[in-house]
Amino acid sequence: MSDMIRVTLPDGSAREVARGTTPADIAAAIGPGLAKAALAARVDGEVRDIMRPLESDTNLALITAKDEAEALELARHDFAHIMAEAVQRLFPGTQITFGPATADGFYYDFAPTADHGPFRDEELPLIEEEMRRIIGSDKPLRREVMARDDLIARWRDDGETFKAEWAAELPEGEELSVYWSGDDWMDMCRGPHLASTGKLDPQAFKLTRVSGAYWRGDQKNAQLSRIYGTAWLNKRQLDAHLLRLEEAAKRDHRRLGQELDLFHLQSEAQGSVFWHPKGYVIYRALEDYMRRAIKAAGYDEIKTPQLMDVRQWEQSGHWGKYAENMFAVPDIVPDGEGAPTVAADADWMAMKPMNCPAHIMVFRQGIKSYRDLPLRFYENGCCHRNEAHGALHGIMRVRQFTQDDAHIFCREDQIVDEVRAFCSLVDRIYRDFGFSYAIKLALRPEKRFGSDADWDKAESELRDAVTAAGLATPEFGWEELPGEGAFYAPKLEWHLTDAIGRTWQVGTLQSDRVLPERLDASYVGEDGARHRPVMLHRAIFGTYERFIGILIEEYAGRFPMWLAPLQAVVATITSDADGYAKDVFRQLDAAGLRAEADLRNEKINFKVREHSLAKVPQLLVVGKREADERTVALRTLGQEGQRIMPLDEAIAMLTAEATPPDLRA
RNA sequence: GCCGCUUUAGCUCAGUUGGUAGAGCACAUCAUUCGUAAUGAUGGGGUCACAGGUUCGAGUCCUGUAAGCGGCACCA
Repeated sequence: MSDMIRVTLPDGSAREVARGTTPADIAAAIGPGLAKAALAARVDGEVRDIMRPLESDTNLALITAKDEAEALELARHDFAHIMAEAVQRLFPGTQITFGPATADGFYYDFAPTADHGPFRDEELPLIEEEMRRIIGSDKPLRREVMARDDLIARWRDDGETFKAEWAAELPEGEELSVYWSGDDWMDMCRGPHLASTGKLDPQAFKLTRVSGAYWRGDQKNAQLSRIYGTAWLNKRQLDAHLLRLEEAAKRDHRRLGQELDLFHLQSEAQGSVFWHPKGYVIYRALEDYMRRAIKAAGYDEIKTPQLMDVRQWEQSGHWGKYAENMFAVPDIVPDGEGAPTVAADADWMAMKPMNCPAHIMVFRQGIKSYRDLPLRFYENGCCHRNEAHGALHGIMRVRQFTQDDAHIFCREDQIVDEVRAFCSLVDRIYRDFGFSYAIKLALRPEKRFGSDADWDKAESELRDAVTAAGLATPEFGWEELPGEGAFYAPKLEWHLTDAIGRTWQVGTLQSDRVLPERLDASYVGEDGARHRPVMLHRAIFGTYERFIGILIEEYAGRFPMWLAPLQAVVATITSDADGYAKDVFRQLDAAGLRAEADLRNEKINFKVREHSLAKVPQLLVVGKREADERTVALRTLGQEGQRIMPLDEAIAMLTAEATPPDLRA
């Protein structure tokens, strides 16, 4: 074995160096600038420590701050380690567990001592200060390989039970890497890391919040104390990030919902939306839009009961799995005065948490022939789910909601066509709203109904249909999620993103052979025998509540004309123009536009400001001049200045602009 | 449900070591008729989330409850 190895650099040049040379040595040989700038190395495609010796011929690329994605990932991971070290210094006895980099920073999960309990917000500045000390001391971060059993023993000695448990589950005989911070602190870690703590900018991070988190993500396990931080390469990036968060907060749907008087929530009906007139205009515009869409796609609209006997939910399997999250009411008649008492043998009804069983009941009426399929039932289905308190979130996650829900009953040979047609319908609709989306496939969960053979079929049908539609690509965030399907079917999920980057599932399609079986749906086939239809559950908005929440954030409250609660205001400059303003209003109203006339004795500056803040898309200002010439001064939200135009022309233009996207020529 | 934080006027928020509550906006009244992002004056408005406790005295300190917020878990 030669003592020399060949290292090929990205420009194609190669150099012979001694085995055991580090990427840092090579950077230094190239030049002092690079030696200083190099943070890590890409060795045959894998990101590694810059101090880790090269053992064989390789392709080598040096990573600097210019390789932002890689550099950020490294820095954030380092910050997580440094926080863990700081916490253990400040709070001896605290156990460490896991601490990965995240999309904008890092977190680390700790098991605090019983005396101390979970970390509190007020302790964060203390921890930050300690972290800055560690960064300031510029300690080397050194990789060491240990035998698994030695490491387990060491964790046990140190009282690190969580780390010991984790290491014990790794394959026996495996070599595990640990990273030392100087000589006094270490954590088990795959790496890579920067060469020393001083490579980090002490002003480029901020600890943001604490949270509970379950060990290994399981509610049955111990609850750990998680500390989140945001971290960047320098202070400028950090400040920019904090500013982005502030801007995002301004478009939060809860804030805009109140500012624009769209809806409210109150504790007497937690998780249920009170739609105000303006919010309900948006809601109805969406209903109208969706009705046009499903009619064109061959659906029939139905309406089914809010309450059904609990036995029906037992039959479908929902009661067994979701009883805790269902609202049930005793089916009793109060006798006389006072509060009714519920007898032990009372019958119970339950508010529907979903519409599918009821749709099967509609399907079951009469005898269906294979010629009737596919049969597509749509419902604006109002459902109730008693969600956990901590799950509620504005109007995005609520206890009462209305789904744009439909069930397609079809034959086996019709599934793929139906799925593909649905994919293209979803695509068209999200585009109408200006959304890009991610699409995922949630596969069979551990607890499920139905045979494995059926699950195999259902999963591959969905996968194949999406692949055939060209959507199973990184561009569409395509990903398969093992274990996340519904108990009766795998799910295609369409996800949209809110103002601060959280993603929400909206659209869904589930290919279900279980419920038709459990609730005994059948059709008569060509052969004269009874067959089970396959049932495709699907929604596009998901729920009206969530979709409107996302729309508010997407548009930052500046709705396109066709959705804007109030589309135009006619504002007078002086009372001389009142008569003309009323006439303009009447014509807008007659043209089907949602308009108001503002004849108040206020300065035009005041009116412009007020209606602009209310995000009214079009302001038609009229004074003496406009009244004489039958024109309007049209001021459009978000644009500078105004355009004087004849009234007829303005009305034609606004009417065109207020046309929903699906009705445009 | 779990962890942390928060709760004062319709909204946004001040309120010092415990001494009997304040601002801006909004609202009402009056004056102002004005050309594209705030006209002025006056006025009304609070069981300081709720329930206990400590204290001569609690918005302020303690305990409990509820709701909201950020996460975790859950999301048919």
